[in-house]
Amino acid sequence: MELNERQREAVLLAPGPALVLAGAGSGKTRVLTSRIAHLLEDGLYPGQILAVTFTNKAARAMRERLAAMLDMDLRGLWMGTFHGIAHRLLRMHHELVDLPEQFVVLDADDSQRLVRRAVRELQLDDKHWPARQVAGRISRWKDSGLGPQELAGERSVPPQLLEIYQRYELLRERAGALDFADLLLYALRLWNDAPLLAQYQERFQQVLVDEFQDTNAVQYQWLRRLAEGHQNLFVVGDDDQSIYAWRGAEVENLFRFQRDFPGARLIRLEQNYRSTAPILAAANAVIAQNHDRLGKTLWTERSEGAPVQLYRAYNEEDEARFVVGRIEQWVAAGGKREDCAILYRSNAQSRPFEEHLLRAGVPYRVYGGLRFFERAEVKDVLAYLRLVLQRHDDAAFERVVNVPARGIGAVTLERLRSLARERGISLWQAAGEMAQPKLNAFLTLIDRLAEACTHQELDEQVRLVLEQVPLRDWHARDGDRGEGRLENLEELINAARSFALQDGSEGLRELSPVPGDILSEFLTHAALEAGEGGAEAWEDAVQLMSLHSAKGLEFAQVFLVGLEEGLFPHQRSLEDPAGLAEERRLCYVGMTRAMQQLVLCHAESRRLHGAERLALASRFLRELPAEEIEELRPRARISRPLAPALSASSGGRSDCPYPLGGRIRHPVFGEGTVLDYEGGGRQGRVQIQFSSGSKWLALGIVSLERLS
DNA sequence: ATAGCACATATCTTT
DNA sequence: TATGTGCTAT
Repeated sequence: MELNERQREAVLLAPGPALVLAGAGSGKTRVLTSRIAHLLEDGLYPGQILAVTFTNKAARAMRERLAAMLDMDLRGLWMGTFHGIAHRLLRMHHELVDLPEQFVVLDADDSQRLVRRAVRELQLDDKHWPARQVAGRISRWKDSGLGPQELAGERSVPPQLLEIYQRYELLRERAGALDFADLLLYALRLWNDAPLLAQYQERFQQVLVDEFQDTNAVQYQWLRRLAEGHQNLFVVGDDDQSIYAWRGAEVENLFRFQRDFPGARLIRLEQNYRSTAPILAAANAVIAQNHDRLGKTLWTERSEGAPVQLYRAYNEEDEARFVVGRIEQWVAAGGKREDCAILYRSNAQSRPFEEHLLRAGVPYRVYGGLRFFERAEVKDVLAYLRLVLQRHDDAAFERVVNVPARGIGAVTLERLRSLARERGISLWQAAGEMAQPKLNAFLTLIDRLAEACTHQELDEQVRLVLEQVPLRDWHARDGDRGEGRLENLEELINAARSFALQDGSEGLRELSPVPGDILSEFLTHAALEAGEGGAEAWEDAVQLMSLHSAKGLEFAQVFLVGLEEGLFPHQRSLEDPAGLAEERRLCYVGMTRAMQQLVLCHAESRRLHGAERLALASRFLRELPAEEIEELRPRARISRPLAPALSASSGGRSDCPYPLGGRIRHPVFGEGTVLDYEGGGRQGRVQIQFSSGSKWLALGIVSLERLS
C-alpha cells in the first residue's frame, strides 16, 4: 500500500531521535513496520534493531507483517514487549543483578499471595490491608522506580505499608522470584554495568517503540540509557490513546522525550484511513472535551458513511438481543462474523452477549477475562513444575503443599512459616528440618518428580506431574465443576506440546536467543502471556473484548455497549478529573476502532453485581454531535422478561421476517429501522423507527421491503 | 485435618 | 454475581 507524504517522511527519516504523533487509524503500525523494512533494506542487520511493542499480540502482528513485506531471515531482530525483552535480557545476564539462573516470574495473583503472606507475618490485620490493593500500590511504586528506601521519609506512606513492602521484597528475593514490575526494574539495573550497556548500545543501532504514551517511568529510563549514545530512538504514540495511567504509564514521557533528546524530529500523522466521516466526527467531538492535549485533529478524505447509531435499550438483556440481532443481520447479508466486535468497559459485561450469541448459534470469541494460565487448576500444575525448577519458590510451595489434600494443615504450615521466618530460609528448607513424615513425603514427591522430569520433553513433564500427583482424582471428585478442570489439565499437556514444538522449530526460540531450560521458558510464557489462542482461533467468530484490549485493532462493525454513568465512565473515576479524562480517551479509542459502522448502546436499567439499578446515559453520549447520530428510539413496550424460559421462547425471533435493527422501506412512511417485534406469524406486529417517529405495524397487513 | 456451609464483601482495565 | 474466608461438625 502507498504511503502518504507524512508517513513517507517518517519512514525515511535520517537516523536520530524522532517522535511520531500518530492519531488513531493514521497508519501508525504501517509506518513502524515500513521503517523497519526500510532500515533493513538500507543495510542494517536484523540483529541491530530493537522494536518494542505494548502487547504480545502487537509484537506478533508486526513480525508477521514484516515477514510478509520482506523476503529475509529476521533472526536476531528483537521484537517484543518491554516485559518480554527485559525477561530475555535477565535470563542472559542474571548473574549481574544477583538473580538465580532459574528465577521465576510471579503473575499478579502470585504477587497478591505474597503480599498476604507478608501482612500475616507482620501480624497485621489482613482486613485492613487487603492484598489486592496493597499489591497494587507496591506495583505502582515500582513502576515509578520507588523502592522501600526512597519511600522511607514519605509522610504520606503509612509505616505499616512500608513494612509490608519491605517484607514482600524480602520474601520475593528469597524465593528467587520477580514480579512484573521487577522485570523492568532489574533490566534497568543491568544498565549499571557499563560494559554491558555499551555492548547493547553498540548492538541496537536503531530502537523503535510503539504506543510510547503507555510507557512508565522505568521503561522510559531504560530506553533513554540504551539510546543515549547514538540517539537513534524512534517513538510512535498518541496522547489521546493513553489509557494505562492506572498502571503507571506516564504520558509526560512524550514531553520528556523532547526535552531529553533535543533536536528530536516531530511528525504528526493526522489523516485517518480507517473510519468513515461520521465515525470520525463523533470521536473527535468526544475527545475534544479533554484538555491538556497535544492537539491533533483527525481528518479523512472520505465523505460517505452511515451515521453513528445510538440504541437505547431497556436493560442489558435487551441490549444484548439488539446487538446480536444486528450481527445476525450482518452475517445474513454476507458479512463476516470476525468483522464484528462487541466492546465493553469491563469483562463482566460479556455474559449477556455470550448467552444471546449462544442461543442464536453465532460463534464468538471472548478475549480477556480469566485466562487459561490463570485458572487455579492450571496454576497448581505449574506450581509443581516451579518447585521442580526452583525448590525455594515459597509461593509455589504454599500453593501445592496441601493440594491435593495430604494432611498438611494450617497448624503445620504456620509452624513451617515461623521456622522459615526465624532462620531466614525458604519453606522448602524449613520443611526439610522439621522431619515430619507427611512433609517428608511431599519433599520426596517433588524430588522424585524432578528426577523423572530431567531430560524429558516439556509435555512429558506435565504428564509426569499429573501421573505422580493425584490431581486428576482430586478434581474428578468435584463433579460438574471438576469436569471443566480435568479438561483444562489435558489442555495443559497440549499447550506444553505445542509450546515445545513451536519453540524448538521455527518460532520464538531461534529468533530470541534465550538460553536455559525449556521448562523455565514455558513457565515464564505462562506468566507473561496468560494464554489466549484457543483451538477455534481460526474460526470466523464475533469478537468480544474490553476496550483496553481493543486498542490497536480495527473492525468493520463496532458495538460499543454499556455507555452509562457509573459503568462507563466507571464509578471510580467519576470524582477524579484525571480519571474521567482517561475514561474519555478510552471511549475515543473504542469509537475509532470502527471502520464502517459504529453502534453505541446504553441501557436504562442494568443488573450489576446481582442488583437491578437504573442507569443514566453516559456523559460521553451527550458530547456527540447530533447531526452525526441516528438515534433509535426506546421501545414503547417496557417489560423485563419474567423468567429465563420466557425470554428463551421469545428469543427464537427467527419467525420475525425482519431482523431487529435491519433497514426496511414502507410504501407510505419510507425508510426505517426495525426496533422490536412481538407475537408470531401473521398475528405478529413489528415496531419500526421512521424519521417521523416510531410505529407499530401488523405483519399480516403491511408489506415492507427489506433493504440490505 | 477436612469438608461443607453460611456469611461477608467487593465489585475494572493488563504486562 | 462469584469469590473468598471463617466457622462448625465430623
